[in-house]
Amino acid sequence: MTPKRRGQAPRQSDVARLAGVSQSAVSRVISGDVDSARIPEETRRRVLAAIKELGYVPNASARNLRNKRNRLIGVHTFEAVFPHARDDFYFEFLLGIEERAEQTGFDLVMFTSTGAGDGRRRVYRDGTNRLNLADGSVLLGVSTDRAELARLWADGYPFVHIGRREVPGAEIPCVIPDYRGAAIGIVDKLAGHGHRRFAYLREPMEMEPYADRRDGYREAVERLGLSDRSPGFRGESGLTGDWIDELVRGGETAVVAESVRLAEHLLGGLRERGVRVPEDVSVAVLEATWEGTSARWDSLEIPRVAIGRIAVDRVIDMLDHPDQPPESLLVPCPIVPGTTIATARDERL
Amino acid sequence: MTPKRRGQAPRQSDVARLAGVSQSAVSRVISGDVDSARIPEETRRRVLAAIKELGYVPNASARNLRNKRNRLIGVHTFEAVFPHARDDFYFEFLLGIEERAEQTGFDLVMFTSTGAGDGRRRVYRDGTNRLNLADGSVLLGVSTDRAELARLWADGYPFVHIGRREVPGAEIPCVIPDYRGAAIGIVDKLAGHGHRRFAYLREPMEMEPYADRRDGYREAVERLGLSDRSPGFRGESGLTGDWIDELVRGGETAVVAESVRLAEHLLGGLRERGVRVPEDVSVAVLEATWEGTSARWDSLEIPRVAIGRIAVDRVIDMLDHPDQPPESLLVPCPIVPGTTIATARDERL
DNA sequence: CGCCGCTGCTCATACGTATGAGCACATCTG
DNA sequence: CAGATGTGCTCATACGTATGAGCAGCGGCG
Repeated sequence: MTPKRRGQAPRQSDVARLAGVSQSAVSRVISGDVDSARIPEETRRRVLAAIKELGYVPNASARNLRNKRNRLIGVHTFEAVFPHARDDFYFEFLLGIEERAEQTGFDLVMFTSTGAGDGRRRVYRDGTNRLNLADGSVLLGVSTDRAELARLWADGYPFVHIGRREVPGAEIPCVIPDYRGAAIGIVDKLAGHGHRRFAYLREPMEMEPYADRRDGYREAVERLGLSDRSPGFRGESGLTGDWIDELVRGGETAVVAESVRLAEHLLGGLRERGVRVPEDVSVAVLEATWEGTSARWDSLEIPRVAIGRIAVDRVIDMLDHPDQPPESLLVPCPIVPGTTIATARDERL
Repeated sequence: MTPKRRGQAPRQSDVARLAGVSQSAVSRVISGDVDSARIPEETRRRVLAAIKELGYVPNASARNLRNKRNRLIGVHTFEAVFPHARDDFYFEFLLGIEERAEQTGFDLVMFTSTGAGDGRRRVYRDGTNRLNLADGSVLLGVSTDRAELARLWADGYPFVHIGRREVPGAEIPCVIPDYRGAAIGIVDKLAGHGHRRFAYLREPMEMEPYADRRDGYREAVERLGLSDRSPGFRGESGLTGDWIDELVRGGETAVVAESVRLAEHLLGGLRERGVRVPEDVSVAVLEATWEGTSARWDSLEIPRVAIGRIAVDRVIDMLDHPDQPPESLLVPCPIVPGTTIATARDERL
């Protein structure tokens, strides 16, 4: 029996005693700190033997206390993960996050603790930022708490949020699907099919991601010198019978819809009026589609797995370069072909 | 601007300076250590105000270094989780684990780091037990590495494994579906339907969970004084045409199959011979079934969510009582009714 | 008055690690 | 042979927290 302390994990000093060197020599051997270490092979071997004999294992907390590094990346979701892990929403992000964490040798801390018993999760629990256990964190969730984001940012904690979140007075670093770029791409595609007369169908809600889409749409339409008379785009929102009537009367041949919901609704309205998609009017959707919709929409795809990976890279990057101001990152959204875009009617005349 | 250290998180000593007390007083206020604290309300308020002003947040590593507690439970899977998280296997366990962790105020560390690039995950990476960052861990996975389990056990690290794993010379604490009890329950149920002549259909593989089922079956059959002439049970394994012929010839009315695979195979063989299930022969399966099988099997259910929860409780229990020898825990498997058990033929004569 | 016991703190230390500074000795250089 | 350079270590300290020991002041009691 080696003289280990009862029930205690061995420390470097135990190893040191056994190997007949000092604790710091052990530390140097372990760090493999070749340049400044100046430890001869023989000593190194003795130390390694002692480590093996005692079954020494470094203490992560002590290391972290010293280094301020843990090789730990936090994942904070504002709702419980696993109940929803099956939904694509969380699942694919997590897939990418896990994958990249594994590749880069980071472990993942899933922060599950909640302040209240209300199911809403909070970063700060009785004043403690639980996240600070991890070197940096990826946050995601539908019901993000902006006040917490702001505080986190003010504290200088390294994190990224998946999806754009804006908080006045803070510059939240996000990883964001490039809805603006995708909107441009979709307008380009429609223009490539000869369309010149566009309408834009907007959700009645004001949210950051929609603003991006609208910017992209507007930019592409202007750059290409297209006509856009869409009533919705001029301010009134939502989809009414009037909107559709005006569309048909106005002779627009291409509609860009913000969501599948709107597109489906539009499709119904057009059919009732005897207008065919895509023969008479092409429709594209600025949202990721799914199985079981009533048409195979020309639409965009949210590269969730890639976003997860990128988020991890982004956090690691922030750790490596703490001084650089945190910037948000756009991830291109592939445009997926469907069957709702065709060559423009007037082109075919 | 408060005099905080540039870019550094505030510590207790910063709070102390601002509040005009010592660091230890701050610590005592924070711990809310009522009995021995002896901090008057006025001082307490000053300290809390200073905490708020500086945005002080405790340092988890330092705490852990001091306390040897982290309120962190590790989850180690021997394969990547998310690629498979959709399969019921992992998913439901994790659901239970997350749920219980949240309830008990523990966070979860998902250990994702891998030693080699081979996708096999290891607990010990270049000598370091990464798990020791967490207070205790739940391990699970198909391809458990028994050598690592043994080492973990020898190191005295608190953990449980989901599913029985046996390692010579070690007493691995597991949370185990009670296959033995379920087998007994299923035999009881069949006996309750008047069956007296049983056969047992075994998988050709030798694994701990099968041994449990076989024990239970044998025990129930003996206790109830039933007849068991099943060829497979006497040693030969697998399912052959001969086996089925012998079954039919022998006049057994109840078959207990170890897996859905076997049961389905048997069903086919019986149909070919004009034997009806359940009218002529009742069949029960000692495995959890799923959608889309060719019959609604009378079978058992693995209470995965509950097992996840219990595993967390078990780990917490080990933390609270470090001296008690770690014991494995059986979790009852509910028996789910199907349409493959009927009253025994000879009973109906 | 002398002492006890209580209150409201502070002091000092330990937890395990990493690392800059420095020391003793050896070897090489001029 | 003095001095420079290099080697193989050790010493001391800092990281942030928790906690047992202890100290000063005060009220009360005999």
